[in-house]
Amino acid sequence: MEKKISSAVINRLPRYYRYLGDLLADGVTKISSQELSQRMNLTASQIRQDLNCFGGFGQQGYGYRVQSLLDEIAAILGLDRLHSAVLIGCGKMGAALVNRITFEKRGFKLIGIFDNSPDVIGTTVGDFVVKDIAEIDEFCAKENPVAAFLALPREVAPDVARKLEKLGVKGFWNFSAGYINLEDKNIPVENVHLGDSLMSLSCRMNTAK
Amino acid sequence: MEKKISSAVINRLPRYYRYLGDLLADGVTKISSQELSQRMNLTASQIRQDLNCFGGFGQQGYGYRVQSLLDEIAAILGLDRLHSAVLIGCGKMGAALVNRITFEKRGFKLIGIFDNSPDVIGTTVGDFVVKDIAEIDEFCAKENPVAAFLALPREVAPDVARKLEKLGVKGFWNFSAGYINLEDKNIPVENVHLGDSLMSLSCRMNTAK
DNA sequence: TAGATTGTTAATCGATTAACAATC
DNA sequence: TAGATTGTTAATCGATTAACAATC
Repeated sequence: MEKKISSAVINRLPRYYRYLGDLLADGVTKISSQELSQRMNLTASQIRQDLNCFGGFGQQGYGYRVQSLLDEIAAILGLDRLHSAVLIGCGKMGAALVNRITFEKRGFKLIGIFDNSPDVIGTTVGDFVVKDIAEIDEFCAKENPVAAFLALPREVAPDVARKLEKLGVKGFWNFSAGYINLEDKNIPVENVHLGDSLMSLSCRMNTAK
Repeated sequence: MEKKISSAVINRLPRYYRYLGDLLADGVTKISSQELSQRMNLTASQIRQDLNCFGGFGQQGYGYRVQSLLDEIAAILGLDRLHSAVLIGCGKMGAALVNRITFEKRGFKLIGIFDNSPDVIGTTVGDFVVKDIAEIDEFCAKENPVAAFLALPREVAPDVARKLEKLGVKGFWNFSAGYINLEDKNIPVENVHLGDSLMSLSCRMNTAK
């Protein structure tokens, strides 16, 4: 079963998860790949291919049970456990993330917030008092966070990431424009390049007919 | 020249732009696809293919002039003009965007901020006083924004987007988890699904060896 | 001119779609 | 059983990589 799952598939899983959750909330208990494909604007074939990367979740002649498919996808996404995480950098963007994202519903548990600015250290953000980044070594040694969310200036992000890697962090959510380059190439880095995204939009607006 | 440019290419352009900007800042005036490919972790072939979607910007036997290539890409990205834009929804996330993104460097000029909450309307965010969303029709009739940034709750985003489409908006940057479904399928919508991105990270962390 | 490197065509690879046998 | 719909194999499509002739 060791065939690698492509990024294309992994990036579609959260969308399946969202649609299935909505269906369940609407009281739908059963769905065929055909019906789901129409709602999601995909082909039925693609849905079946995607799901079969992980196992046969459907029932021939019937379709898929929404609840059990939702549970399966949640497990694949790792939402059935919580990855402990620290937020590094708590400017406007970091604080907005803490306020807007329900980490627990996405597979993570925030356990600490760090910054280097005296203006921010000691302030309360969400349920946390922002700690001094100087305390990060000690904190990691004790709490062992497995993930880090980086909302830092571009210049410092790569170095901070390297440092956290050495401290045992196994996954990064990166909001800085910088390119994170770790020792271990297997550690996942999920980039959210807002500036790039905005430029892509600009490009599409120019070329749209 | 009417062959369509693929999304894969468009999404790489901002990255080229960033790297070339860095090179220029470092005083590098000339670069070959080979050198650039090593820095960017791509193949030289892909770089040449990508650039040749838009024209022959290089010089055989020499390479690419960094400044002129940068200018060409800026033009393709539409950074040589400014798309007027409104921000709809100015909670923590909206305010963070205004503070963090230099829109002018990404091809946009923010011309107004709107919200529906009495707590926010009238407050100052960046250089703007947040307006009541009730004024949006009048505002659009007068100012004709071509783009909208949506930092709204999921439930209302699709309806707001439809309304803005009718008011003449030609591009959307969407931060809500909702799926924006417009009348005109040619209007670009750039989604920033933070929750999805986080779940993808969770998934990769579980499957990483 | 000789060397280098592009622009572009051809080959490969991977992802999506179509088809259909298996089976509920 | 007959009908429906999956799981899976085969066909197609598109994107990436390799190769090389054009040319600076």
